[in-house]
Amino acid sequence: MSGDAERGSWRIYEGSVLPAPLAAALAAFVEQGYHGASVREIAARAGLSVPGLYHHFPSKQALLVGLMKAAMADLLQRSRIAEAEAGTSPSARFDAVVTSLLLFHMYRRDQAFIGSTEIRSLEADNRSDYIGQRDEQQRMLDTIVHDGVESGDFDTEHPKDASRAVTTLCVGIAGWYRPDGPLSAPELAAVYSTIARRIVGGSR
Amino acid sequence: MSGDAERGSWRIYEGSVLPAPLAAALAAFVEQGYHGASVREIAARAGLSVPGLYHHFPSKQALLVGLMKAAMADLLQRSRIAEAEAGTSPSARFDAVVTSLLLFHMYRRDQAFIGSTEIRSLEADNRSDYIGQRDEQQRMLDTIVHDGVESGDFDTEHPKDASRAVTTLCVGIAGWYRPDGPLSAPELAAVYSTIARRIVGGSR
Amino acid sequence: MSGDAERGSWRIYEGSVLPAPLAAALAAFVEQGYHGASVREIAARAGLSVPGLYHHFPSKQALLVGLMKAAMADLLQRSRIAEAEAGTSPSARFDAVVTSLLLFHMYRRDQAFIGSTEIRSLEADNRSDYIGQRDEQQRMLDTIVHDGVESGDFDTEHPKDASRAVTTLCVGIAGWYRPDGPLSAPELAAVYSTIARRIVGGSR
Amino acid sequence: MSGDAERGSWRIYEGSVLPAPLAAALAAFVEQGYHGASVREIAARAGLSVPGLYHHFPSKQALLVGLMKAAMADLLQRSRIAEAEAGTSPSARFDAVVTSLLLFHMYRRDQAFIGSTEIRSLEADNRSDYIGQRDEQQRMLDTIVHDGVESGDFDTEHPKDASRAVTTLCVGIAGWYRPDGPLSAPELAAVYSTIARRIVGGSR
DNA sequence: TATGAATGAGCCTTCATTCAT
DNA sequence: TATGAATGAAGGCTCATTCAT
Repeated sequence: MSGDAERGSWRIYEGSVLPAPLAAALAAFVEQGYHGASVREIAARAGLSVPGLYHHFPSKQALLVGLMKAAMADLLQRSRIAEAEAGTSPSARFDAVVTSLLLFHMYRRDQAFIGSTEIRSLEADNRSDYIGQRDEQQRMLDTIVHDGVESGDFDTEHPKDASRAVTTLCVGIAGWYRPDGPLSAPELAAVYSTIARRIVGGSR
Repeated sequence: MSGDAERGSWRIYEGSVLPAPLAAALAAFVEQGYHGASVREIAARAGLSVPGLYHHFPSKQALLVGLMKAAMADLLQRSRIAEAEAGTSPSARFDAVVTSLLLFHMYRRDQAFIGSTEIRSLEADNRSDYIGQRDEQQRMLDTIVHDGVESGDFDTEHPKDASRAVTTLCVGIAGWYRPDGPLSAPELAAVYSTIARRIVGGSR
Repeated sequence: MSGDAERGSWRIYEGSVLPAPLAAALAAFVEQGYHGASVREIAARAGLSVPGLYHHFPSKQALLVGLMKAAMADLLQRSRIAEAEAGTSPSARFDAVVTSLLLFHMYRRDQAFIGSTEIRSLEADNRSDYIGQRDEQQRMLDTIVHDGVESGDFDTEHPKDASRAVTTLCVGIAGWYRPDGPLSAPELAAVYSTIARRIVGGSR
Repeated sequence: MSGDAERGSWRIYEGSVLPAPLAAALAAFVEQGYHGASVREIAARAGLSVPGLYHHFPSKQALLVGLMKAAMADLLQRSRIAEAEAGTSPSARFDAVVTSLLLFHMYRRDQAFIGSTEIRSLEADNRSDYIGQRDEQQRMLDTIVHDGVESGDFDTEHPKDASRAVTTLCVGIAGWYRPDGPLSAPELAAVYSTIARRIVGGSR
């Protein structure tokens, strides 16, 4: 995903390769929430002893931070690439970023779910860092919608609200999407992409 | 809110009058999540000793159930009344139910937030009860969208997805709405109502 | 059971007529032990509210004391009458007192069981009172055995141990006797009476 | 105590070497009963913190089970060896098993006391396991008495009751025996052995 | 690195008891 | 008497974390 990566690389999601402790923490947090999951259980899921887990991560909070920051960084990077590749048209940029959001929330469903659900479990400093990144992602979409309204590509009287609604929709997918559902991720992304366009009043 | 209540009663939200223990639990759960909140803290917030709290509610889980079931029952009842009052046109029924959802998720923001966030913290039996009610609410909207597509009032190729998207949007509001924001609840409801109409392809 | 009661009155056991709170405490203590039984449960069994129970008995300990002292007093009184009615022969006195012990531990099985089981749960003062009475009962039998050995009616080289063994045997019955067993209480008393005689080396 | 152990090994009791948590639990249970003893107190007696105690035993109940099962297994094994070494004569087998019972209830007084006192504190499954073993021990004696009556070595009309009485006597010793009493354990065992023989009508 | 052992703090819950009504 | 409401103390147990080995 570096500068000279192939076009469309932001669409490619390989099987997530989290280190065992993070993968274990992720599964536990999804099932029981940050406070509901115990370090013992995470260690057991990771096939480690408790001190073994602490060898890799200094605290339970560090596991959460490791999970959330990496996910948000991944999402931001993919969205930036997607927008850059889309050129200058607001419609194309919108579709690209929305599709990126949608794919991420399906292919990285668990990380995305934790990313939107456990913000309150971050300690103050980690939280403000994280929220900064999240807001940056939101501003990306806000700007595109604003540009689209100015250019006449979009038609909405409440661009900020519309933009937030689109984000809400994309993020919400992580709450219910299942890979074994009736539609594949790209198919579902297409459906929701259309819905998103309607929200901002873009043709079709 | 009985049968002969005045028209529009479903729009009226008076200050929530939860008993002290529930109000305390609600605040604690919103801030820290079910597992992150301690019974001691809830009792303190309620101005009770811990056994005093247990005199009114037999367990921490009972507080969560009390909160979630009451909220869902309130929402369902309001939505049913709203739809009934709206007559037979799918558009009118859609607007009514969507507005009901929106108002509820703003005026009862905290209950609504817990209702969508802490489902996994319900014990198995309570959870299946709750999910049953939630699905009923979803089916209500599904039916309206289906009717609207049949009647030609709505235009969407994916009515189920559109319907779910609308719900996601309404529910999501509880995650960020603040009563002291730039728009009042009814104003914001109007904005989001328009967005919802667009999602299902209803005019305007 | 007063002085001019009929002969053999010590053999007569009518249905125990404990006041409700004591009956409830007895049942609870038998099933779960003093510390394992809760005042709430005792009150519920007695058909009283908790403060209602406290109106009749000032504490949980008072229930235990009420149960144990009354039982021991009953046993002592019956044993004294039995011995007095038996005349002067050590054999007759022995049979009478042993039979009294046996009948009591069958007809008042639960009280007797608690009386031998929950001594450690008595607070210090109550305990020493109680142990005094219990020792008095033991001395009664010790004296009879001693007399019987002196008179040649009994034949044992260890009268104290034999006497204690007899008591152990009688008391132990409360641990397993069931009214619906194969032998009635008087029948079982006869069998054990014979065993007791053998222990002290009395003929038959 | 293996197959080629020396004759009479079942008579040898070295200082009990319970692990600290079990020793602590034993002392606490003897003094206050299972429900009267707190985990905090047991941990303190064992020189451990509470979680330290839980590192070795997963629950208070596990401590009780550990204590009771080990004691009963020890008793059964010793009794079996004693009987086997005694040969075929009912009298010799009776004396051996009774002596084994007596020595165990003196040398392992506390375990034996808890074993007969806290059965009701065992949870259902553990209880039925335990009672099975206890009944096996009782059947051992029942069989010997039955054999002795058949062979003419014993003379009792109620062999089952006599057998139970003997057990009651032996078990009861744990309730009052003190190592610093007037008689040593083997001496007291001899006295009670004679008493037991009388109960079944064996000569001497 | 991995482990067995340990711990201070805290968890949810229940205890015996009291008191205003 | 009976009750609803309350409470300080303690119950059994688990938490995240540490450390010697």
